[in-house]
Amino acid sequence: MTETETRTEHHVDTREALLDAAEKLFSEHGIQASSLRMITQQAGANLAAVHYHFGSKEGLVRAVFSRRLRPLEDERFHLLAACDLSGEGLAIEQVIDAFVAPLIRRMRETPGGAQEFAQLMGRVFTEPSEEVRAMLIQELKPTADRFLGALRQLLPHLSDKELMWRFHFLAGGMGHTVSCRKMLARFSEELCDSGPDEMLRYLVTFMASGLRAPATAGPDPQGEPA
Amino acid sequence: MTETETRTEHHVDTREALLDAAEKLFSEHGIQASSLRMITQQAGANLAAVHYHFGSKEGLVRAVFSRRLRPLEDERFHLLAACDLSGEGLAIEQVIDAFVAPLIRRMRETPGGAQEFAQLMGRVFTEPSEEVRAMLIQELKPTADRFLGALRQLLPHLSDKELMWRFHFLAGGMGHTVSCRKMLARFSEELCDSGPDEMLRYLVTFMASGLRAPATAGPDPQGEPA
DNA sequence: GTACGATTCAAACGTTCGTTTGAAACGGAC
DNA sequence: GTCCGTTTCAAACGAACGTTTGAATCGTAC
Repeated sequence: MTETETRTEHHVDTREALLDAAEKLFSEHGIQASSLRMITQQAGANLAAVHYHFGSKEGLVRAVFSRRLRPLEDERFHLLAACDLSGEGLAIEQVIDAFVAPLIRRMRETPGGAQEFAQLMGRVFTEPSEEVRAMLIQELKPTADRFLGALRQLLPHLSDKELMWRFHFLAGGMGHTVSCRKMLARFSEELCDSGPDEMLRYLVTFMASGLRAPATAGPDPQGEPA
Repeated sequence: MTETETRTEHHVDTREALLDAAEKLFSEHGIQASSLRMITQQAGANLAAVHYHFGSKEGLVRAVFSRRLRPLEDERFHLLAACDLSGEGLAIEQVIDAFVAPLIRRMRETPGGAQEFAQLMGRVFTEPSEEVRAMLIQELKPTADRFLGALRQLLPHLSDKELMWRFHFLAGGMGHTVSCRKMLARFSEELCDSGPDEMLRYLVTFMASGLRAPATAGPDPQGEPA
C-alpha cells in the first residue's frame, strides 16, 4: 500500500498479479492443468508477460513457491525456538503447533493473500517437475531437521527411524487436511467444514497422541525382506 | 493364465496392457502428464486402441481406478467384519489395520500387479477431473462409513465431528505415506525406505494412539467465526 | 521535445495433445 | 472359400499448449 518505491511501480503490479493468479489457479486445478493463457487472463496481463518476468512457466512455478515458502519456514522456525523443550508437559503440543499452525492459519487470510497457497502445499510433492521438487526439498529440509531434533529430544524412547516415520505421518495428515479441505467437507456431508482454528486443535490433539505412543515392538533386529 | 474364455482372447490382452501401462505412468508422472501416446507405446498398442476400448482418456482413467477399487474396498470390508469390536484391547489396532493394510500390502505385489496402484491412490483426490472424483467418492464412501461406524463404537467419548476429523487424519497420513514413499526415502537420506510390513506397523502404532486421544477441549459450544 | 531503457502487446511459431477416420488384418461360422 | 463382426493400424484433424518475435507504449532523464 505505501508508495515507498517510486520507480518500477507498475511492473511490480503485474508481477504480483501473475503470482497471485498462478497461485490461485494452481491450487484449484493443479499446475499442469493451469495454462499460461488462463493465468495471464486471470491476472489481466498479456500472455508474454510470464516469459518477460519469469522466463518460463517453470520459472513462474518456482517463484510462486519461493515467495511464500521462506516466510512460512521462518515463522515455523521462530515458533519452534520459542518452545520450552525442557518441561515434559505440553512441549510436544507446542512443537506440533509450531509446525502446523503457520500453514493452517494462512487458510483464513484475505483472498489474494496466502490463502490459496496453503491448499497448494498439500499437493506440492506429487505434481511438480523434478527440478521444482528438488528446490522444495532444499527449502523445507532445514526446518524439518530442526523439528526432528526437537522431537528427538522430547521422545528419546524412539529410534531414529520410527521418529522419522512419525514425523512423516504428521506432515502427511497436515498436508492432506489443508489440500483436500473442500472435498472433505463434501465427503463428510458438511460435518467437517470447521474453521482453521478448530481444525488446528483437533490436529494437534491427534498428532501429539500419535507421537507420544510407545515404541513399536516387532521383528526389528533381523530386518525384513523388502 | 487359465484359458477359460476362448473367445475374445486377444482383445483382452491389449485392454489389460493399456490398463497396466496407464496405471504405471499415472503413478509415476500423474494423469495429465501421461499422454495417450506414452501409454499406448508402453503398452505396445496403437494410439487409437484407447478410444476403441475405453472411448476416451477419461474412460481409461475411470477404468484404471474401477479395476482396483472394488477388490480393495471388498478386502477392507471383510477385514473389518472379522474384527472383534467388543473387547477394548487391540480392537482399534485391528480396525486401523483392516483399513490400511489392504492398500499398503499391494505395494509389494509383483510388478504389473497392483503395486503401482497403491502409489496412485495417494494423489487420487487432487488431480482427477470432477467426474472421476465423484466416482471415487461414490466408490469409497460406503466402506468409509462402515469404518466410521466401527470407530464410533470403539470411541464413544468423541463427537461425530472430531471422530470424522481423526479418520481423515488417518486417511491422509496413509495416503501421503504410500504416494510419497520414494521421495520420503530421499528426504530422510534413505533412513525411511522401510518395507511395507515395517511401515504398516509404525503406521498402526501411531494412528491407534492418535485415535485413542482424549477428546479435544476448547470453545465448542459457541462455535467459532470461520 | 527527444532519447532511452523498461514494459506491454498482438501475432505467430512449432509442438504436442486428444480425437477421428477409413481401410487393413484377424478369426470363427457357415 | 466366403462372409461378417471384431480388432488393429497409419494418417490426419482441429485445438491448445509453451514459447518467440518485433513493434508499440510507457515513464523518466536530459
